Amino acid sequence: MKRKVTLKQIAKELDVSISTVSKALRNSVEISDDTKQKVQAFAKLYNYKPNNIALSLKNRKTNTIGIIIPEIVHHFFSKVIRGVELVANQRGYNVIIGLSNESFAKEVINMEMLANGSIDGFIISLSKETLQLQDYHHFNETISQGMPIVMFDRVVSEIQCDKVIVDDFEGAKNAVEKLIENKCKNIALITTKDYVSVGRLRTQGYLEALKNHSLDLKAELILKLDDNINYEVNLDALEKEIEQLFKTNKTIDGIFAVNELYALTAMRVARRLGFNVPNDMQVIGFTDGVLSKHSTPSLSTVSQHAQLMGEKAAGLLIDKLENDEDEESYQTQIIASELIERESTK
Amino acid sequence: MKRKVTLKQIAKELDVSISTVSKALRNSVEISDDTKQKVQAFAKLYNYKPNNIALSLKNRKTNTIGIIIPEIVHHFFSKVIRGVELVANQRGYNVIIGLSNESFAKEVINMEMLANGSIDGFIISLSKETLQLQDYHHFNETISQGMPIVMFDRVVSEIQCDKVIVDDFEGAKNAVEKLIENKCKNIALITTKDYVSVGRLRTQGYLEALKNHSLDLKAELILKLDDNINYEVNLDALEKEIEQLFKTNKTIDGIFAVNELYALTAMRVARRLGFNVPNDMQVIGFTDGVLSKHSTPSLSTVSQHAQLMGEKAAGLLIDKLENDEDEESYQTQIIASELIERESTK
DNA sequence: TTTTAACACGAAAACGTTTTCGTAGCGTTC
DNA sequence: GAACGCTACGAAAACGTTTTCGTGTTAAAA
Repeated sequence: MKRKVTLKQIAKELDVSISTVSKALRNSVEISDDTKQKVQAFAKLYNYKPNNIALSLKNRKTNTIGIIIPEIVHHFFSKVIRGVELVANQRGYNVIIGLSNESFAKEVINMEMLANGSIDGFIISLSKETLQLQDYHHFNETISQGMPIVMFDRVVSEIQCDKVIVDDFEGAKNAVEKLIENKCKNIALITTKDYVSVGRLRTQGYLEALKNHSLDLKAELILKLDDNINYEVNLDALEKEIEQLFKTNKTIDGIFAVNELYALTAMRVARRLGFNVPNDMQVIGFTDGVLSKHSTPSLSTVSQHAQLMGEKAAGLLIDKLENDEDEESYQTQIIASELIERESTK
Repeated sequence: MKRKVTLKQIAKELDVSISTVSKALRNSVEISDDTKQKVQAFAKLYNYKPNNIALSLKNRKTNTIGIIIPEIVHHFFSKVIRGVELVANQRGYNVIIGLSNESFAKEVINMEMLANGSIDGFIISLSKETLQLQDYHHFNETISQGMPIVMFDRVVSEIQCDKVIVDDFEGAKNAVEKLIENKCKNIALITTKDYVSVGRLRTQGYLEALKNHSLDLKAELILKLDDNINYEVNLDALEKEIEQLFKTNKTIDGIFAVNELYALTAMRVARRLGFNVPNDMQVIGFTDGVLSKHSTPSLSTVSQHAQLMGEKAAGLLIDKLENDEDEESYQTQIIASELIERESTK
């Protein structure tokens, strides 16, 4: 087992100074061709590679970015990571991940762990708990120490930083307008309670579409679910809620749901109750997930372009890191969503 | 913008030496209570946290582990990451990710990038291309430099290191035996060509089950697909292949597929051709994916316990990192798979 | 022959820690 | 009053780099 070779060892072996070795390897004009060749040959032979940690310490720059997300087993977030990794790698950065698991405490701990020199900047999507508590001190502290943050998807207007978001409002509006065009008269909304920003914006989009087409808002057609319940493991409960909605509102002929699980479950329940999708009832979800494509019938959705969000976020962060002139200007990039029509709409 | 405070700054401010500050913060007996209190109060006030990079350099230990996987937008791999992150965090480690994107070159580059001091050890699942080329020099080099590797799922016997695998052979055998118990007489196998180890093992499990029950092996019931084609974006091609299989073998009444996409597609094609699942045809897949649970009918699968694999892999790696006595003993942990029966089997 | 300039290299500082070792100052002991 | 032993602290090295600056040697210029 041969440990990695260092400049010091090369210097000793060749009987020159460390400085000479360092310069020779970087092809400095200060060093004679003879010495350069000797050193470079030796370095190659022993497969010398500079130690990243030492470089980081010297340069006060780690070339690593940290990404903090609530959950990784999730199509949206894993696609974002892929985008971040793609751009980061292209530009010579590594990516270190932290999972908040939707917990405020874990988010804070993760950030503190990474903020002490391990990384140059953060890419973050806030945990649900953070959004509920509205406690953002950890972001302010990080930023005030000169470490840039880029937020994506679940962002918050109270913090001044670069942001990348999808046009939740427009996306939802377009989806609902599509349903209206398709002759739906009674469009239900399945959404979350208000504290998560994306749920709120999508709900607003729904309302706006109704208003634009002079349709009455019927409160009984809006089902607000508690996002703290993990319906993924508790599917029955979700089905019951939706079944209830259908049974008390027999005229529903269209559904807009703010995520994949709600939309898919709604479709399944509807079919079980004897509705034909899309003839009796049309359904649109909001997601980048993989279930929509493979369900029967396949589900029309508003696509969020998750990977693109990751790419943009990484680009913004690295731009900021590499522009010395730290102008205090922050931008919010909006990624256009896209309505993907599949079999669940006409 | 106040940069992070260092020992040197505290020392200067309080007019003591750096050593004194360091010792005071670590509650050394060498330092008087007076001084300790003074230093600790000051450090708290300015929120002093030791710089991780400096610590890493000094201790020659980064407390970071690298995970290299072929793809992150994939339920199996993202669940593994979750497991790795869980254990790593519990034991005080960070996780840095590298995506090989199924490319040999990217796998090598990623490893070289991280091996130069950034991490203490690797957790890896090999790219398809690496498996095909059978070029493992980068693993040997890494290991010979004293950096431990743990391989999971896609492993290779040529490399001496800790490994975590699922019992592909047993899992497949059990699945096929389940079909046999359920009175299937003509069980088709949908698998990949041989170079990916997991596909080969699952195929062997299929064969073994047939043999155990004295069923004839019919070569025409085995469909070997080229795993290099991305059927996810080229679903039609996949459907055609499977349709062909069904049409030339009208007696098929059971299907075992080595991954989720194949199983799901087979089920969809079968239904389109008029088969009733599970009455006319029963289907079992091999996956931890999310599609199986939500498909109609829901798909019976062999679960791989991906998160557990990640946890075990991280545990093995950290154990090795923290046992100074580097005994050259490697273990291979086998995670038991589990047959999850859903609607696609009787 | 002396001065100057170019060349080739080395010493040392710096990044931020921890830790070993040395020592100044003081009180105790005989 | 000398020898000794504590107590409380500081200097310095080390981790592996890069870079600035200083300097000895040689060849060219005066």
